[in-house]
This record gives sequence, C-alpha cells and structure tokens, in this order.
Amino acid sequence: MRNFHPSDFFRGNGYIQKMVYRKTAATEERKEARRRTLLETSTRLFGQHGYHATTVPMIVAASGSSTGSFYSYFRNKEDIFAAVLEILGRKLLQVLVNSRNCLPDPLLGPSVAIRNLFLWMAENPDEARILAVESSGLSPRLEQVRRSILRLHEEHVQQTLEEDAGCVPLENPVIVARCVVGAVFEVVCSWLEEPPDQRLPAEEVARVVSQYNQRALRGGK
Amino acid sequence: MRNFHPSDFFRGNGYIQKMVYRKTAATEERKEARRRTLLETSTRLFGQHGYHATTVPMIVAASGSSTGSFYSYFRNKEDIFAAVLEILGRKLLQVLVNSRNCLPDPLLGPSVAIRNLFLWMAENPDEARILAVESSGLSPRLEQVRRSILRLHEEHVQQTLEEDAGCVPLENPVIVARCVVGAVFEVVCSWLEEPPDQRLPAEEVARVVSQYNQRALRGGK
Amino acid sequence: MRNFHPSDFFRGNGYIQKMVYRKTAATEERKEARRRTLLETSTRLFGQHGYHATTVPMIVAASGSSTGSFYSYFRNKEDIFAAVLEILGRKLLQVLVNSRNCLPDPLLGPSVAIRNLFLWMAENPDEARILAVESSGLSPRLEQVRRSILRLHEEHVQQTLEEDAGCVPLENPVIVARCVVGAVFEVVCSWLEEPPDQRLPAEEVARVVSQYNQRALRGGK
Amino acid sequence: MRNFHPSDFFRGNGYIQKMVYRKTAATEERKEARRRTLLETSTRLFGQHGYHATTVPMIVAASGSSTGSFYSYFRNKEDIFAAVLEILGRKLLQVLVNSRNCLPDPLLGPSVAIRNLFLWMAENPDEARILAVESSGLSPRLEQVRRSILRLHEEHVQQTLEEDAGCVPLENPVIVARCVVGAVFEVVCSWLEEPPDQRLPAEEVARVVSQYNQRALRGGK
DNA sequence: GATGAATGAGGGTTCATTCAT
DNA sequence: CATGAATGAACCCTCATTCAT
Repeated sequence: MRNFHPSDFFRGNGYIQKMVYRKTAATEERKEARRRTLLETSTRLFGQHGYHATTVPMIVAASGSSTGSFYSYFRNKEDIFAAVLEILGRKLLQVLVNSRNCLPDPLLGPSVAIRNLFLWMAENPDEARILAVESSGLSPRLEQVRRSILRLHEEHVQQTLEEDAGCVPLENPVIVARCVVGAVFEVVCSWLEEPPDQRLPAEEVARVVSQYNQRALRGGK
Repeated sequence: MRNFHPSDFFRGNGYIQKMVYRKTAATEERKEARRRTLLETSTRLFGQHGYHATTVPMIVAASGSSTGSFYSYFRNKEDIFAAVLEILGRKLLQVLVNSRNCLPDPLLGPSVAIRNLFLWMAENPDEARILAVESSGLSPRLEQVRRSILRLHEEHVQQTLEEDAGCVPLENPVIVARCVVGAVFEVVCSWLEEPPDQRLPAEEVARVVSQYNQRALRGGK
Repeated sequence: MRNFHPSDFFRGNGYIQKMVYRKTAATEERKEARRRTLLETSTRLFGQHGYHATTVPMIVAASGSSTGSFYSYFRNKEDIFAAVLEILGRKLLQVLVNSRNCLPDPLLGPSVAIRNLFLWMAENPDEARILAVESSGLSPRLEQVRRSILRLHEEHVQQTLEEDAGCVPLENPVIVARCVVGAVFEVVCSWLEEPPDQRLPAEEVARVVSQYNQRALRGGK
Repeated sequence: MRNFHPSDFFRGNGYIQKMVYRKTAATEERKEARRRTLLETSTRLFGQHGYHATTVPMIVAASGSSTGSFYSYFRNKEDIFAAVLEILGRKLLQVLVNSRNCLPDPLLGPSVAIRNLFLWMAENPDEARILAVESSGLSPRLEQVRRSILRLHEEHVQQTLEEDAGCVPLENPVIVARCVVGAVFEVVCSWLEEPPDQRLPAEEVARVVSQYNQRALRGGK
C-alpha cells in the first residue's frame, strides 16, 4: 500500500495510529461517531437497495453528512461496502461463537448454531440481504472479502462438526459447511422476500432448517 | 401493460401473435435467429461480467448486431436479462425432469437430481453464475423472475420428495426444497470461483453435495 | 492498445478504417464535421482559458454538442487536447515548409521562416498560446506530444540551417534550433499579452526577431 | 484591496506592519520560519508536480503544517504560488546582478550572464521548471506576476546590453531581451526533460546558448 | 427494418476553503 | 493561535435509450 488515505489510520484495521498529536478526545469521539453513522446508514441502504442502487449522495444525505466528509472516512464506495461486509462478518461469527459457548448439551452444537444464525438474519434483514445477496457478483476485491468471511464461517462450522462426536464421519467438511451456509442463506432470503404478513414465524422456519441440516450431519440420530 | 413493444409479439410470452403482415417465413426465421443470438451472447456476457458490467453496446458488438436492433427485440436491458433468466429456468427444470425420467430406481430420485443439477451447473458456468449470483440484488422485477424460477424448482423438488416413499415425512417441503437449492448453488459457486487447476473433480463434489442432501432427506437410510 | 475506442477508427491516425459497412456518405461527413467543430471550438477555448480552465461541459456547450457525443469522438479531455496539438504541429510545419518553398533567395532561408512563423502565430493567437504556453506542464503524454512537435520543428530549422551556406558552422544545431523556437515563442507570447492597442505592429516585431536570429546564425553577415 | 488577510502584514509587501501586538521576538521568528518552510516545500512540489497537481494538503503534509495554518499565511493556493514566483524572480535577478558585478571584462557582459543564468537553472531544476513551464497558462493574476518578473529581467538584460559598447546598436532592446530569455528557458527545459544520463554536460550547453546570443548581440565580433 | 450517432441524467470523486474546537 | 474535520461545487466520464437516416 503506497498511497495512504486518512481512513488507513482508523483503529482496528492493523495500522498503528500515527500522528497522535494529542487530539481532543471529543473530536476523536465525534469522528468515530460519524464513521459509525456512515457505516450504519449504508448498511441499511445497501441492504434495502443493493450495492449499485445505493449511491454515495444517498448515503451522505441519509447520514446528514457530506460528500467530502464521506471520502475522508472511506476511500470510495467499494471501500465502505467492504467495511460493512467485514463488520457483518464479525457479527455473524459472534452469533456462531455465542451459540457454541452457551450450549446446554454439546450434542446440539450444529443444530443450535444454525438456528441462531437463521434467527439473527431474520431479525436483521438488511444485514442478511447484504451477506446473502448483495455481496455477490461485485468487484473482485469485494468478492474476496465476501469469500474470506464465508471461509471463516466454513471453518467454524467445520470445527463444530469435528467436535461433535455424533456426526457421521464427514468426507469433506468444507463442502458440507458450504451446504449449511447455502441452505440457511437461501431460506432466509426467500423468507425475507415474502410479505411480512404471509411469513411463517421465524422460529418455525429456523427449526425446519436446523432440523434439515442436523439430519444431514448426524444421519438421523 | 399499456404500451406495447415489438418484443411483446414474440412467441411464447402469452400474447397472440399480432402484426401478421404476412412476412416471408425467411424473414421470420432470421428474426428468431437474431433474437437467439442476442440471448446467447448476453447469457455469456452476463455470466462472465455480471449484470451491471455488461453493457448494451457490449452485447450488440459481440452479437454483430446494433443498438437499434437490440431495442426492437427487447424493451431494455432488464428485459433481455429477464428473458435470459427464463430460458435458464427452463433449462434447469429440464435437467431435473430428465433426472426423474431416466431413473433406474425411484428411490434414488432426489439424489440423482441433485447430482445432475450440480453437474449441469459445473459444465455451464455462465448459466450457473447468472442463476446463482448475478440474478440477485437487481431490480424488483428481476428479483421476481428469479423467485418464480426458484419456486418452480422448489415445486419440482417437492414433488420428487413426495413421491419418494423413503423420505422421512417432511414437515415443510417448500423450505426443504429451498435448503437443497441453496446448498447446491452455494457449493457450485464456491467451486466455480476456485482456480480451475485447484478444483476437486466436479463428479466428486457432486457426490458429496448429493450425499449431504440425501442424508438430510432420508435420514441416513 | 487493447481497448479500442470509436475514435481509433477515424481517418488519418494510422489505423485502418474497419467496419466500413457502407455508411451513407452524408453521415460520414456529418461526423467529420462535428469532430472538426469540436476540435476548432476546443482550440479556441484551450487558447483562451488554458487546459485546466477549459472544461468538457464548456467545450460541448460551445460546440452545440453533448457530453456523450464528445466522448464518442475523443477518449477524454487529454485526448482532444493531444489531437489539437497535433493539428497545430502540422500547421506550424506547413508554415515553415511554405516559407522555404516560396523563397526568392536561399540566403534568406532562416530569416524568412522565422518571420513567417511569428506572423502566423500573431494572427492565430489561440493556436500560438496553446503551442507556446498551455501545452507545457501537463500530463506526461501531452508533454510527449508537445516535445515531438518541437522536435519536428527543430529538425526543420536544423535542415534549413544546414542548407544555408552563409551560416556560421554550427557546433550543435539542435540546441541552436531550440534557441530559435524559444526566442520566437517568448516574443510572440509577450506581444500577445500586451493590450492590442499598445502593441507594436506585428510586422515590425517579426522583423526584429528575425534579425536577431539571423545575426546569431550568420554571424552578422 | 478591501478585505485584509493576515498575510498582508508580512514584511516586504509594501504594507506597514500593523497588528504590532508586541509579540515576543521568538514567536515572530517561528512564524517567519514556518512561512519559509511552506514556501520552500511548495517550491519543490510545484516544481516537481506542477501547479495543478500540487494540492494544499500535499503542501501542508510535506511541511509538517496544517491547512488552517496554511491559510493564515497565504490567502489561497494562488497566493503562495505568487509568493514562490516572486522569490524566484529575486533569485534570478541576483544571478544576473552577480554576473555583472564579478565581471573581469565588461565586454563579456551578456555572455557571462546568460551562461550563469543557464547554469543556475540547470542546478535548480524545480525553480527552473516553475519559472519556465509551470508559471504559464495559469490565472491572469499569476500571469501578471510572471510577466513582471520577466520584465525585470528584460530590463536588466537591456541595461547590460546598453552598457556594452561592443553590441550592435539595438533597434528594440526589449524584444531582444525577450529573445534571450526565451532561448535560455527553452533550452533549459528541453535539457531538463532529457533523462539525466543522456544529457550533454550543463557547461557545454550553457556555452552554446551563450555563444548563440553573443553572436546575435554583437554581430559575431 | 436496421443502423449507430446523439443524448444527458447521473454516477463517483477531488480539493480549495471555512470554521468550530 | 493552531488545528484538521467538514463542506459542496464542480469536475470527468459512462451508458441506457431514442430517433433521424
């Protein structure tokens, strides 16, 4: 990376924070807040209208910000989308990790995780749409971000499976993990596209999906 | 539909063929051929570059046609994409129907269909990408077309399942069908995104996916 | 050159004219005319406001054209400026060539050419400003075009000098040629920047410049 | 000038120093130092990248300053460029004056001055580029600054010529002075644009240019 | 009927400048 | 007084679509 950009110096992206000229804490906080606002607003807009139909003017208008400000926080539109994706990836992972940690019975492992995954997506339709629908077919860079998120989840699913003694021995856990993700995403998207008043209760759908995968993974046991 | 458009009078879209100016059969055939060329070319381009990155000039240049001509066959870019989608939907259904018809043993039903679905997509990467990736997150109209295709397949899967005595009794076959489709699409896409020289053989992946779903559907039996 | 652009197929730029689908002569002519209009308009605007202050909207407005049209004739703003420069280069060379051809006495060679060069620039202030002022300090590509034009003229001056028996033997004709060009450009620009009612007559200035260089070249003889 | 600006009260621009809030000398010095840093940095940047490609953020970053600070020293970007130009003008004049003062033989006057002018520019490429290339074709105000600098030099050259008894009687010394300046600038710029390893030695080029003008001015004597 | 030149709205992005802190 | 975050006008450019030929 040769040409730096202000956004390179934000916390948590692996670059040390240079130029710590003792800025007032207030300013720093406002910056963080604005950045967060931009990210939240664009998550909503990307989820509702998709990547291409969401324009930078739309984002800044909805955030009460300005074009110039936007470009001081993010290198370009692709950049903010990538940031949104990464956040979603982390949230998603959190859902899985939490599912594993708060487990009453380890035998339920995959089943509970899948159920929670579904429920989280059902409750966060914008996020779900971004992850499952809008993040595909974009630029190579974004495709890569998306892939790396999915890979993380695949790995997590894989681990969960391997820990689960009840599982049938899996020939190719990576592919199986993809099946799980694909199934959940597809069902969530279909469910979200139905008019809210005609939907089955999320809980019920979650149970069906979870059961489906559970059977596939544990051979009916 | 208030304003008619030449393309409304093409065969097979529910409108009777008006404007029977008694053209020579040759002309009619040439028109059909041109339309087909446009559709095939744009299938390739949409599959390779995606909906947004494929421009009308690109399509007509690659088809040896002209912009004006394009717009006499299709109302707009969305229109040709919808037409492409519909064709793909029919091809996909054909794959499933054929799988059912040429079945040695009805007990293998879902398993064989899933395997064939995967193999067809692996052999037709452009078509696969369009169905699984590029057709999501576009305009509401296209979303609807995509949904209606998937619904058809869900119905087909559902039928196959219901005919299959070996299946565990399915609580909600529609959702299960979605799981199947989602799993297959996700695995195909991941597989297509891997560099060709690092991919597992299509046959093998197909077997794993098919097995996964088979287990989910038949409870390991 | 990998990505072609419509403008690549214009006459006279070294690319064979492809796609000669037997277009009507009228259309071809109108295209040529529009292209010429764009070039002439932008020559004027570039000369008056400079490269950076001349915007594409300005050019198309003054040409009675449209943005889209502009970009079908020229790849971008840099491209049209390069085309303008090349035309000016050819015109300039023409002035020099004509000066040599219509020469009453070969001994007058350089002197007459310099005089005509000055007079042509004085009569075409926009063109003069572009060549002498506005074409420097731009992008590397444009710098190169400018340099190649100047090199051509240097070569021409050099030839003229070498043919001229009366010249003092020149140690380094390239540098001398640059002196000539530099002197003429600088004097023209200064002259053009004076308010028209305070200027000396062009003829007189031309004579002084020409004399100056004549003395430098022929050592007072 | 109606609206004052802090920078109006800097030394040496004709305005008496108001606002004598009796600041400590140290503060005053720091301010001067900062201003000088900004000027030196921007000289380098303007010379290397040109006026338009040099942005205010670039200048302040390279100077270790801040935007706000920048605008307390200079009214705007144009302003600092004008200041840079004026400094360069003074330096240039110094070169000429020194040449005249340290002269062993007054007959060599113009010749030595031209040689020194060339050598100074060759050794200070950023400054040379600004004077000869980047300062043309900008805003009217900057054009005026540039012109006034050149006028100073023209006057100096003119004086030198008039003192030089060996000169042929000059009909129009102003124009002749412009010829000299133009020739030197053009040769310097061409020379600077050649890759350093292909350049003739500066000394040699200086000699040729100087000789050329010497002949023009003294008629070979 | 076929052509492709023309259109122009609207996209992403930059950067000089201001002003609250 | 110094700072640098915020601003937004204006840039260049693309491309879906129309329509005269």
